[in-house]
Order: sequence, then structure tokens, then C-alpha cells
Amino acid sequence: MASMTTAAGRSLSHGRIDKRQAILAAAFTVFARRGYEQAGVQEVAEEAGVAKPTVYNHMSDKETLFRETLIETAESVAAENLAIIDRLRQPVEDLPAVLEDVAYRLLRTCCGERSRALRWLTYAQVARFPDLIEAVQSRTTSRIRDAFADRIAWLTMSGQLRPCDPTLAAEQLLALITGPLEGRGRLGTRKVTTAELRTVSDAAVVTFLRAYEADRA
Amino acid sequence: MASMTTAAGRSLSHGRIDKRQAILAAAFTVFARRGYEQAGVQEVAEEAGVAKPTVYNHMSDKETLFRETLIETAESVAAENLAIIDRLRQPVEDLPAVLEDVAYRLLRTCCGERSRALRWLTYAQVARFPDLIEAVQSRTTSRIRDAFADRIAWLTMSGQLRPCDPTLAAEQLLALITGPLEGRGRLGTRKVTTAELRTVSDAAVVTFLRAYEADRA
Amino acid sequence: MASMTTAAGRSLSHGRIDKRQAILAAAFTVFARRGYEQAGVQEVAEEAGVAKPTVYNHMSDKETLFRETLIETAESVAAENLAIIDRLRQPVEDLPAVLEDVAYRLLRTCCGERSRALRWLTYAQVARFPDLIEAVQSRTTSRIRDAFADRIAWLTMSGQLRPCDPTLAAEQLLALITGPLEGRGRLGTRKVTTAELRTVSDAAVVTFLRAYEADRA
Amino acid sequence: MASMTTAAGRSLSHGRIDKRQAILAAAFTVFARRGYEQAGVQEVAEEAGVAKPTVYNHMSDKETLFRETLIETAESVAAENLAIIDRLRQPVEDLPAVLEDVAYRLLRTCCGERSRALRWLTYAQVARFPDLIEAVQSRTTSRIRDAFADRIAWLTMSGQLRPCDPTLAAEQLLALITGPLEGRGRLGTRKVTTAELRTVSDAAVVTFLRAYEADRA
DNA sequence: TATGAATGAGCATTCATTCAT
DNA sequence: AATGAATGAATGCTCATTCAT
Repeated sequence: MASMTTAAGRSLSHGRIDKRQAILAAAFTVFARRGYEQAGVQEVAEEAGVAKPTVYNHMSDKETLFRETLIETAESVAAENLAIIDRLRQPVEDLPAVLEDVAYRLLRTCCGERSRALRWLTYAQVARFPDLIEAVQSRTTSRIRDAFADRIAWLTMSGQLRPCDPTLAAEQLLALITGPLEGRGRLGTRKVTTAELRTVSDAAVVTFLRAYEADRA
Repeated sequence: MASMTTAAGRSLSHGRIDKRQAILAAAFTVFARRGYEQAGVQEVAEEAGVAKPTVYNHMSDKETLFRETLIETAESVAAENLAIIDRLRQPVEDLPAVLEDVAYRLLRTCCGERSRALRWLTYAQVARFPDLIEAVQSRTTSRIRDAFADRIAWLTMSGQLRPCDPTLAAEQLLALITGPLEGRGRLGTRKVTTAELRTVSDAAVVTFLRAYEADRA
Repeated sequence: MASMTTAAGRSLSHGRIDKRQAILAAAFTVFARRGYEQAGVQEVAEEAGVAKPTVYNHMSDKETLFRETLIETAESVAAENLAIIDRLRQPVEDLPAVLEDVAYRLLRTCCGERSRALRWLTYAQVARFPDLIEAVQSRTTSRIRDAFADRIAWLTMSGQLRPCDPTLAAEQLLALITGPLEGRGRLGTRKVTTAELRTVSDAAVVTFLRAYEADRA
Repeated sequence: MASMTTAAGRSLSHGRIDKRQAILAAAFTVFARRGYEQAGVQEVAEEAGVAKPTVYNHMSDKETLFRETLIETAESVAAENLAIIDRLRQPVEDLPAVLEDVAYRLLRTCCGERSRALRWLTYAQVARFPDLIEAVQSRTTSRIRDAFADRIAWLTMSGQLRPCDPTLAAEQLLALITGPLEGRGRLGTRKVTTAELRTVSDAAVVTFLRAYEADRA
């Protein structure tokens, strides 16, 4: 046990895990670079600094490698997004301001490398692995939507938002935030400026609040 | 359905074109079934009822075949959508009702086979053919958004909508219409009921109008 | 008959022959450029300014096309060479001088485009068309060797050369003339200067005469 | 024949090399049988008793496979020829007899399977791989010629041959030896008898010596 | 007769996957 | 556990050759 605290000890006792992580990380890099079919197990192995059969020792299949990679990335991306939404758990004074902040940071995350790669890698394999969509979405979009719905429900109960179906409202808010950029960013093909992000996220919040804010009358 | 030529005339003078169309149609079917990489030119040929080299006689490359197929589908899908939006050119009495109708039909089209396949086929090849995104979006999303923006501008001028940035408003309307289904339909992996379509499209219009309708005061 | 004398008449009545010649010429050009396997019937057709099936109308096969082309070229190259050797039919005063002239001109011809192409095209297909070697050599090398042997026999009878086997002598003379350049010219890969040609042909004649000239004693 | 390692040692430490050699040998066999274009990598693999990808693991390309095969064969053929010429390094008593022996054995080697195949395979690809001619000739013809030239220079210095340009003399000797058979053997298409070989090589030496032997006066 | 279009057969090359070490 | 080497299967593409006009 004592030996597990030394650096050497870590790499010895956690060697497998470390190597597994290295392989998953390398896999995501390569898949994101080339796409599923175009990515070679060879290239993944090289990126991870191991030999090809080693990859197979850890992951039985190229398919399994892909699945695990996507799931893991999905978890990590979701965590990032949920952390942002969690801001709404604190008591909210200035709702528009807080929402705009949340929306902006959410949007920025969704446009990040990992999020985008995760999305198109998943979409790209509808035909081959249709269930992956569900596996990934249930870990990301759905969870984020539900988190939002929870916050919206609270805000409704506290009288800051008008009564509504929280899930649908959450879906619409997310759509307002991320939708307009889908077209503008062309999946990362075109650089989107920070100003553009701000414009879109602000507008999303404005529209959302106009539709959902409780009457102040 | 369109029969501008006699049967003989078609097969005589448009024989090439017919075969080209047959190949493009077959290609779309196969690409939609398997994805770009997984689709074999062989299979496309069989689907089109011709021999493999015939495909190469019409399209120099598998890549070219893919591009042409996507472009053509994009045009046709866009036309369908634009026709729906064109409904708004006529004088509008009951704006909510008309919008709901337009939104519903748009949504149904966007969830159709062709639209969905077109979208994911395009997305799936960002890495390989980054320019295809632009080529397809400029023919579809952008055009549809602009058409909507035009209608919105007119509705604003006629006092039915409040002053706004028509393009942004159009983007938001489209997002409200199509966004929520992205998650629910899982890119066609799950069947979406007509009722669900109606719910989503109606909700989209409600939210949009709350945010954008001119004050009736 | 009268119409056959006009230009139009020729191209009308000899149209087939003209076209056949054009095809054969084009074929030789293309074969010489690419080699048998690499040459496409398409390319031959283009070079001849006709459509592919037209080539097949005149020559049943790619193989036939090749054979005819080579045979025809062989005839024409042989004629050129034989004409040079014919110089030795006239009474010879200064044997060394005349031989050197013949040798030089022979060598220059053998290094020409057509000769070289003919040789390597033939050699290159030993495996596929072994009989072509015989067909071509009997029209070229053998005939040239025999012509030389005839002259040598005459020169022997006139006392200018010592008694010998004329055929073997002819073979050796040809070897002395063309052999050394085989290595130097690398089949046309390297340019050979006129001076080099002269050196080699002169040396060939010197050696030949030293070995075969009748003793002047 | 060369057994510098134990059988076990060979298969253990030189396993790769063995397989590489097997592939090269098989490649030469197949190329010699079919020619470059007609030879299939498949067939090479079968001949070598390995799978197709194994061939590609050792040689990146069909082209590379061809080049390496030719180069290796060139080296081996050259070695054979040089060993024969080396006989002339020993003090020579009866020059004609020794030369006739060398000439005969040289001629026999040059008419052998490997030599002939090497030559025509090289020639056959002038158009595609022009540099191969130089690569092969510099390893074979040039080296043999130079070796001969060296011997001739020594024989001149020892007074057995008359002063001359040794390189040109060597070229002529080689031409006299190999030239006449070029026509007779038709590149291996026709079987050449031992007697014919002897006739030609003897005649070559006679002619060469008549032209180059030092005057005994 | 000349041709545009269509086709069947073939081939190099790549890659996920598995042994033997 | 890790790897070098080997393999089976699959696919894009080309080309000689033939119909239908």
C-alpha cells in the first residue's frame, strides 16, 4: 500500500488504468481528427504510444473503443455543462443577467472542440450504431435539458417565471441558445467570434424571458 | 408525376439524363442507408440497376458522386421547405393559425427521411469534406432562414410583428421549431408521433409570438 | 476513276486505308510512349482522331493492333537499314572508308526513335507474345544480317576479305557496331552524342577489318 | 549453400530476412513469368507462401517490390559474371584457351534464365521506370565491362595484347560474345544448343584476338 | 461505317484482427 | 502484459470489349 503513493508505485499499480486512459484519450483525438471509419487503430496506438495489440488488450473491438471513448467524453462534456447550469441553484437576484451569463457560458462550451467533435462523431454513425445516439444524448442533452427544467420549475414556483411545462420550456431555451449557431458555425468549419456568441446568447435570453417571464403587473 | 415529355421522348432524348438521375437517386438511397464510407459503389450501381463502370462514366469519383448527390438533394429539400414558407406571402388574417400550420408542415418535412439523411450525411463528413457543409447549408438552412426573415420583415412592416432583427428572429423561430425535436427524435432513431410534432410546433409558435407579436394595446 | 485523283476522291475511296494507316501510326506513337499494357485503346483512338469502336472496326483486338503495328514498323525500319547496306553493292574502292560510312549510318538509324521503340516494345512482351520476337527479328535483324552476309561473301570473293563464314562475320560486325552502344545509350535514357556514335562505329570497322581483311602481302 | 547459422538460428533470428528473401525470390519468379504489369501481387504472395498483406509489410509498393527484386537479381547475376572473369587474374599461359573458356562460361551465364529475365524485365519498363535501366546496368553490364577492361589492361601491360583503349576493347569483346546470340536465341524463345554457344564464343575470341593480340614478330 | 454508352473482369491496396514470442 | 508479424476480407477504380443507334 505504501508503495502506491510513490510515482513509480502509481504507474505500477495503476498502470493498466493509466494506459487505458491514455488509449481513450488518444482514441478521442484520432476519432475527432478523422472520424470513425477513417481513423485507424494503428493511428490510435501511435497517438497513445503503445503497440496495436495493446489497444486490443484493453478494448476488444474498434467498435468498443469508439463506444467507450464517446461515452467517456459525453460524461465529461455533460459535467461541464451541468456545472454551468448549477449556477442557477443559488438564489437569483437579477434573472436576466444570470441567465445571460449561463447562456453565454453554455454556448461557449457547446462550441468547444470536445462538444462539437462528440456531436458530429455521434451523428456520423447513426447508420452504423443507432443506439449510440441514445447513449450519448441521455448523458448529455437530456441531462442538461432536465437540469434546466428543474431550475425553470423552481423559478416558476418562486414566481419569477410564468407557469409552464418546464421540460418544453427548457427545450426551447436550449434551442434558442444553441440553434442559431448551428447554421453560423457550420460545425466548426467557420470561426465564430466571441461577440457573435454574446449576441446570440443574449438574444436567446431576451426572447425566452419575453415569452416566459411572469407578468410584473 | 411531372410528364413534360412523352414516354418515348423521355427514353430517347433524355436517356442519359434519366440514367444520371437514376444513379443519383440510388446513390442517395445507399448513402442514406450506409453512410459515405460504408456505402460501396457496387451497391449504388446495383440499386440503380446499372453496372459499376456506368456509375463511373457519369461521376468521375465516389467523392464526386457523393457531392452531386448531396447537392441535388439539398436543392430538392430546400424547394420543399421554401414552398411551405411561401404560404406566408399571401395576406395573413389569423397569424397564429397560419404560423402554426407553416411550423407544423416545416417540422414534418425536416423530420422526413430526405432531410434527416441529408443533414447527418453532411455532418458525418466534416472531417473529410469540410466545404460540403457550406455548400449544403447555403442551399438549405440559409435559404430557408432568409425566406423566413423576408416574411418576418413584411409582417413587421404590416404591424403584425414588433420591430426586430428579422434574420435573428428567423433563426430563433427555426430553432424553436426544429430544436426540441432534435433531442426527441434522435435523428430518426426513434419514431416521433404526429401529436408530438403538433405539440412542438404549436409551442414554438406560441413562444415566438409572445416574444415577437406587436403589442395589441 | 477520275474522281479518285482529287483530294476528296482519295479520302473517299481510300478512306479505309487512310484511317487504317492513321490508326496504326497513332498506335505506334502511343505504344512507344507507354508500352503495351499501359497504352489504352482509348488513347490510341484519340491520337488517331477517331472513336474507340472505330479502332475495333479495323483491328479486332488490342493484341492484333499491337502485332500489326509492330510488323509494319519492323518492315519500315528494316527497309531503312537495308538501303544503307545496299551502298555496298556498288564497287568498293576504299573499303575501310565505305564500311565506316555504312556502320555509322546504320548505328545512327538503330539509335533512332523508331528502332529503339520497336526493339523494347518487342522485348517487353516476350512473356506474353513470344512469337512476336521471331516475327519482328525475321523482318529486321535477320534480314539485315543476311544482307550483310551477302556483301561479305562478295567481298571475300573479290579478295578484299579473307575467307570466312559470312553469316558469322556479319553477326560479329553487327555486334561490334551496335553492341557497345547498348550499354552507353541505356535504351535512349541517355543522349548519345554524334561523336560517340562515330567513335564506336569507326572502332567497330577497325576491329572487324583487322580480323577479317585479306592479307595484303 | 551458405550456412553461417544453425537451422534453428536461421529461423529464429533471421525469420524476417528469410521471409523477405522468400518474397524477393518469389517476386522474381513471377515477374519473370508474367512481366511487371501482368504479374499480380497475389500470385507473388502465393509463390512465396505468404498472404498478400505480408508482401506489403515488407515492400511498400508493387513498384518497390519490383525495384528491389531487380536490384537484388542484378547483384547476384553480376557476382556470377565477375567470378568468371576473375579467372583472368591468374597468370595466363595459353591466352586463347583461357579466353575461350571465360567467353563460353560468360555466354552460358548470360543466356541463363536469371540473366535473360533480368534484361528483358528491365528493358520492358523503360517507359515506366526509366531510372531502373541505369540502376541495373551500373550493377551489371558496366561492372562486367570494367572488370574486363581491367584484365585487358593487364594483358596489354604484360605484352600479350596490343596497346588499345581497354574499355572500348572490353565493350567489343562483350559485344562479340553476347551479340550474335541475341538474334539466335530470340531472348530465350528458342533453345540454343551448347554447340552453338561454343561456336559463338570461340569465334568471338578468335576475332577479338586477331584484332587485339600483340604481334608475335 | 462510326460512335456514345454500358459492362464484366481484374487488381492494388488498406485495415481490423489475431498469433507466437 | 506487450508486441512484431501475418492475414482475410473488402473496395475503389480501370480497361478491353461490345451493343444500339
